[in-house]
Amino acid sequence: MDPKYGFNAVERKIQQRWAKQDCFTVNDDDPRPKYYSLCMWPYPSGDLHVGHLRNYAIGDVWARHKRMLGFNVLQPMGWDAFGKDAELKANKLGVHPAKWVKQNTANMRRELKELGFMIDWNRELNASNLKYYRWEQLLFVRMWEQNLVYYEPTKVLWDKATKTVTSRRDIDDGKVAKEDIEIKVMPAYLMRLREYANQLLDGLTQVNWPEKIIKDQQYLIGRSEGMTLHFALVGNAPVDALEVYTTRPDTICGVTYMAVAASHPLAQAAASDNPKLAKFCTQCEQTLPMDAGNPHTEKQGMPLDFTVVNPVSGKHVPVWVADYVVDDYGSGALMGVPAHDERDFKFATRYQIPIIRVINLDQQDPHRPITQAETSSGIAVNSGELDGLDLKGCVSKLEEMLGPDKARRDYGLSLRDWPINRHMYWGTPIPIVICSDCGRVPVPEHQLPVSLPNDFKHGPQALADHPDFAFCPCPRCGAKARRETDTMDTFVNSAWYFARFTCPDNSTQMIDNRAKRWLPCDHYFGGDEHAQGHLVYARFIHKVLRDLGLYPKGCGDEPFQALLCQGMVLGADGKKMSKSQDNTIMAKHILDCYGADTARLYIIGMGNPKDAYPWNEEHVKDHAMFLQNLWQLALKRRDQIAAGKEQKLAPELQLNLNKILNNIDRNLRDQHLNNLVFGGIHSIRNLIRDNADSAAMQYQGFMHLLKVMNLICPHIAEELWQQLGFEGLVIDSAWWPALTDADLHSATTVFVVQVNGKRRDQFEAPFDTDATELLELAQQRPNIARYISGKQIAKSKVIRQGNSHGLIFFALR
RNA sequence: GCCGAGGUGGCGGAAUUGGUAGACGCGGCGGACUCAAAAUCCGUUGUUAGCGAUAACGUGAGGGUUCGAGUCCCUCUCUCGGCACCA
Repeated sequence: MDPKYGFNAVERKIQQRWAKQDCFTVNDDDPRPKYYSLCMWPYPSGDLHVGHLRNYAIGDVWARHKRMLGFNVLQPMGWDAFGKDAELKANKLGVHPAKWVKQNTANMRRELKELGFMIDWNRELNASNLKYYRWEQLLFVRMWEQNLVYYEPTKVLWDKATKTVTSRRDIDDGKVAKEDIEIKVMPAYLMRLREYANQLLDGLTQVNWPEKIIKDQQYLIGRSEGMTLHFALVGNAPVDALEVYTTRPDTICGVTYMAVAASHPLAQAAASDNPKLAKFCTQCEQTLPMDAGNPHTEKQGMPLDFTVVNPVSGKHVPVWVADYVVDDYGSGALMGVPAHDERDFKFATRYQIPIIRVINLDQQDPHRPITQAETSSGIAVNSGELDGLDLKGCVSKLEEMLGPDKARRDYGLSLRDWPINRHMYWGTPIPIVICSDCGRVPVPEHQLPVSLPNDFKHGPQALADHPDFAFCPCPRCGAKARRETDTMDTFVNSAWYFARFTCPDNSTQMIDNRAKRWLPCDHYFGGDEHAQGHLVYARFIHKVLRDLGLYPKGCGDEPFQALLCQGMVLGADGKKMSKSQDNTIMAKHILDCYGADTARLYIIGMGNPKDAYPWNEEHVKDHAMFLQNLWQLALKRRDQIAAGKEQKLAPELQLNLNKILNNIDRNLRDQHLNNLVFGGIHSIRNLIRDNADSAAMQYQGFMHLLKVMNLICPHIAEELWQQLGFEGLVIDSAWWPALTDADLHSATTVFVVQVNGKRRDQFEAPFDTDATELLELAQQRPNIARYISGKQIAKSKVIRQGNSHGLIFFALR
């Protein structure tokens, strides 16, 4: 054993051993119970940064622990290699994106291996590989046939500078300049997320996720309960009735105007012979989502020449076009109830529209003046037949009065269907052929895949201008036709990769029977910045795969049983790492300077996985030092360890060890992984260090210590395991059995004595000493007698906690 | 505005979910070893008073429930993260 610990030599040696013994390969038919532990696959940006390090270190602790508990653990890895960022970067460097991806994945794979993660590299996937994306095309075709994808003009944010569709996120992040954005209506391929909205909502009750993420998902889906109501139009309107959705049908008699979105047929009809109105409508439609969306901004509108009749009160109210009406929510129209809605109140105040209270709160005077929108629920007043009813009562009454044609229960969704096409080269080609006679024809399955041509040209016209790719015969009529030259969003790639990991090598089937063995994923790890969009898409596609029969039966309704969203690693300055701030830290830096084990020990010990922490290089050094010292300690105690194998640990040492082990188990259960380092590893080390005279302690201590260390810093753990004479590999050793009450039971119990809730004394006694005797003993103690003497005891009690703690309290009158 | 997380020593952070607040680590102070330094080891370290046993105070602020509150309830405040005209 080398007297000095050299992480380089140790880590290389151990990695070679793992490779030689094929430690990370996972067999589908292994008899042990399965455990599928998945970390989000990275975008191959070039180098792993410390955020990746954190994600995979956390996942690896979990996976290794499950393995030691006797599970057959699948932990795969792949590359989210398609997408705009890769295309832009490759274009800038003047190389083919495939080449760029290849270099980067090679580099990142090497770094991941150097970090010693327990990844089955036989299952590696790459989204930009034909072997992967061909199946995505099959999925698309099947979805098209089932009308789960459709083609329709949709509003997009168009970046004039790069001539691509962009996202709100990119604008918010500053990647795209706001001045370059315009709102364009472009045809899009949309996946029917809304069709699955209720399932996506229901599924959330089945998963073990952080409450926040569940709330976010619910909010994103945004289902509200309400009614759709018909208001008859009077005069020369192009249609008979205006349909609106409302969650407050009880306020129907408070309607003093109606408002429609600028793109609503009524507004468009009115604008056709009114240039001023037309201008206003265009202006509304060009408002960027981040400029709208603020409830505090002034609402703007223009009156139309239409009037509707309130179906309950019979009153006539005007129809306006207003900029705060969202065109793709409900019917793109709303009933304006200024008394009971904040936005309507603002609008009505601005345009001097009447405000009528129809809901009374707290039995106050219904005629008092209205100074602000009263949005709480209450009882209808001033509402004719609805008077005296609450919301629920109003719903029933309206159904009864107006009948299903004019009033029906309905719900609203804020979830939009998912536009999946991008005007880019670097993505999965959409398998559609556009024929002037047949329309959009899906590529027949036997003609799949549609390969991305090898010659790369950047930009939205890349494929459209490609002579070989862009044209082909129509699969239906054989006439000369054009291919769809948009490619798919990378979110599609990452919406099913977890399923393909179960059968990455199948060249004849998208997903085979092995999926049944592995799915659903037992635990999913990733950054919470991906928490909302990606999770909805992946959950949706999972359900689609199930419904289309592309899954074997029994893969579950939800793809991810448990979820951990880890916080960010911030720069040393406490700010979000970014290139512009020049505060990014690459995994390579820490790997080169301190080694994988130190890197992992630091990143796990950093703090609660859920929270964000700034980088602190000093702390990294502390951990490096810890491993150095531990190595020395092992060296010193090696002979004792051998001797201690057959010896029994003294009871109190055993108890101390058991307490730490129990703590470790609890922290693993609660995902407080940072406590494994200080409360776990350090504590066992201290026990070993401070009990040099106990050979049994040396043996037991190191054995357990190395098992915990295997989760976090596996190389040094593996090396010491062997050097200290333990059998086999630590990675294949078994975790300790769960500790029982008996294991944590001490011979003597410390009883703390409290008087009026303040700790005044403590003494030791056998755990099961009779309660009256304990009370007596406590009262006799001078320190307690001092407080109690001469006073009356109102209450006293003995509480035994756990197995080694007791509490005696006296409450004085 | 809405949703969520949080505020504990000089610092990172513990606290078995209502029961000895500050585990463990870093840093500080004192000591041993050393010509000296580094490393290592031992002791000490919330604040105040006291040689001391001990006492008072102490988990963002204020109130409440309780024999007992970092933990539960109410009010306020500050920080961070996410979402935002969804009728």
